[in-house]
Amino acid sequence: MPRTPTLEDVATRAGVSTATVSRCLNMPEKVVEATRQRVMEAVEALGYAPNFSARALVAKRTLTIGAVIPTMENAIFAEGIQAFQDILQAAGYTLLIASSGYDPATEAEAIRTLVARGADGLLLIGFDRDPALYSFLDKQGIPAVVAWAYDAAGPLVSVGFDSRAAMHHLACHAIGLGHRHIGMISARQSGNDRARARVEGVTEAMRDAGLGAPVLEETDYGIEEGAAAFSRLLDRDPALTLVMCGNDVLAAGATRQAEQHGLSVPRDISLTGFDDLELARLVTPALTTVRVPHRAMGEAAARTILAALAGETPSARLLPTDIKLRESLGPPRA
Amino acid sequence: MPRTPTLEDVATRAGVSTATVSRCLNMPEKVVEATRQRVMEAVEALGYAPNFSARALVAKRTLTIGAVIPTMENAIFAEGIQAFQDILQAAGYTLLIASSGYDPATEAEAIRTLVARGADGLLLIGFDRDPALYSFLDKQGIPAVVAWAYDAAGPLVSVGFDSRAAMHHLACHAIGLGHRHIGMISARQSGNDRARARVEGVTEAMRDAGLGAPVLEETDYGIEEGAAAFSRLLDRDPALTLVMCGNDVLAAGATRQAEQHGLSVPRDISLTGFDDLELARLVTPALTTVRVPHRAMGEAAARTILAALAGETPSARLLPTDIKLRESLGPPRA
DNA sequence: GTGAAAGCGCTAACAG
DNA sequence: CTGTTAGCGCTTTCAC
Repeated sequence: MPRTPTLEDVATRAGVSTATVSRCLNMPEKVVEATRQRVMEAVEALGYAPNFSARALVAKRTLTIGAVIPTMENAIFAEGIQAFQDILQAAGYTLLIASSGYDPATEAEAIRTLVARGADGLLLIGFDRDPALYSFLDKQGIPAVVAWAYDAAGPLVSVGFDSRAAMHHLACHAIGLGHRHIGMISARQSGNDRARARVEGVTEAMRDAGLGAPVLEETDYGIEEGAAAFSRLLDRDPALTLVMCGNDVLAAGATRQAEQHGLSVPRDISLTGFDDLELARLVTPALTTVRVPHRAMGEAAARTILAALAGETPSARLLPTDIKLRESLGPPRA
Repeated sequence: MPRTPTLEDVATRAGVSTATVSRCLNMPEKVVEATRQRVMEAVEALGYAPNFSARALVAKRTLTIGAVIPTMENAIFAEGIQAFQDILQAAGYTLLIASSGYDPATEAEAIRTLVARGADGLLLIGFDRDPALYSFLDKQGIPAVVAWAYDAAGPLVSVGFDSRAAMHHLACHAIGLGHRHIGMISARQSGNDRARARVEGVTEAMRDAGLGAPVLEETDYGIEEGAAAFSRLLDRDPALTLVMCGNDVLAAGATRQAEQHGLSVPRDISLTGFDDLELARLVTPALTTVRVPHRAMGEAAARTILAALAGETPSARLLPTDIKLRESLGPPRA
């Protein structure tokens, strides 16, 4: 098996020094045409590709940004991350993605892996994690930004939105419509500040209106999971006239399940989501939900991290959300 | 700004040599308890993380697998890739994902980047790419596997399914139902062998039945795109009784658009998809589609690449697809 | 059981 | 314009 070619192999074949080859590759204008030609031919012939590790070792930077997201199995993060990548790529950076499956230990390991791999910066989702990780990042001097959550006083700069306020707003609107028996399907709250904030938003709105807390079901992420949670909720309290879901995927599952139960949405029961994924307009009836500017968030997060890399001290950014009223929310049944 | 700590810093602080620290980290059993304790304390205190580049440089392997997928903005690849990652992770490998946006040049660059970063192996989607890339991979001696497509005689081992046969089968079924005026919405065929194979499957089935080629619209990936293509198709031929889509996302868009046109599916027009994403069961009416065993494919691809890394010579694997008959396909209108 | 020293492949002064 | 040389941080013989 032929060893993968090195700079030296190319140099030998082209009859020049390794420095010259290196120059051809990195600052082609500093080497004369004829030499460059010869070098490039050798590069081509040998199928040479520079060894990234060696380069990173000396250059002290990798032009790599790492991102640890809870899951890639759904659209919640996809759009924002894609936007994030687009900006980074234009700036010459490569994005490395790891997924944690919503597991703190896996996330911690992913962060350490990314750092060890020389990521120049990091994108994390939300603030909920072991403080030790923050001091680790601090010690490493690696700029990291949090997205999908906002906290001007958090341990890291953030670019996100206010889940609590948005959900509070939506819940108030529903209460204004006359809903009194409200249930909620939330993603697991442990280690997930967005999920918690959304439950809080609903709870506060209900308290403000003199109602008790919402009937709550927590579940893992997924359509099936949302459907199952919807059934459990109805078992616990058949009087529910509205089920608010922590995200559109859970709401899509709930929508499907309502149909299974022979319930018409919103006539028999109302449903709401969060995120405004394309999914929200695909299900029937279309979901009333909270629109999150995923694309803008991804871009802002990228610019923030690029700014930090450039030595600036970017500040947190709060992005606006707004409520998309569609068919799945109506007044309660008589 | 405090330099990020190195092995040497740890060694100094623990009062041992760098070799000992290295051993503590990699073969802890070869160093006496007391020393290890001291070293680990220093590691902890300094927040030391090994420099991956330096390690990779000497170890000649990175325990990293790269994957280049066309897009992460949708579910088509998400599930399979997640399964792929699960297996790799269990085997101690890290997955690096790059997306090409269905652009050959971007894909080529991503492949080179991944190789340069020292990926031990590569996962690629489909076979359609510049042959130069295959010889590049060959020269580099990097094991690569193709997924989402199958060709026992292809330039790389593959783990996939037969898009052409599956679509042929589905089209035959539809023709059996009485459909004669068939349209098709395909993803762009250029550089996409799956898309091409699906169009071929339909075309052959129609030819076998003595019908002409399907009325074809090509489009980019996306719900909106599928919706727009559906409208164009109807403009071109209002007699269409069936529109077969190259994937579920396009079909979901078509479904929504049919509704906009005041068409009832499948009474006025039938629709089919491909992939059997969760989406297929969420839209109304539920999509008749081709089920692809994404999870099994991801796992098989991971095992294949692991086998290649272990020096074996794995062979191509063809996975079965099957047709999911749901509500979106019915007999043609009278 | 632990230390000294030789590189891994590359870049970046510094000479020539 | 091109070559020489000194490391980057780590692992790994080979001695002690």
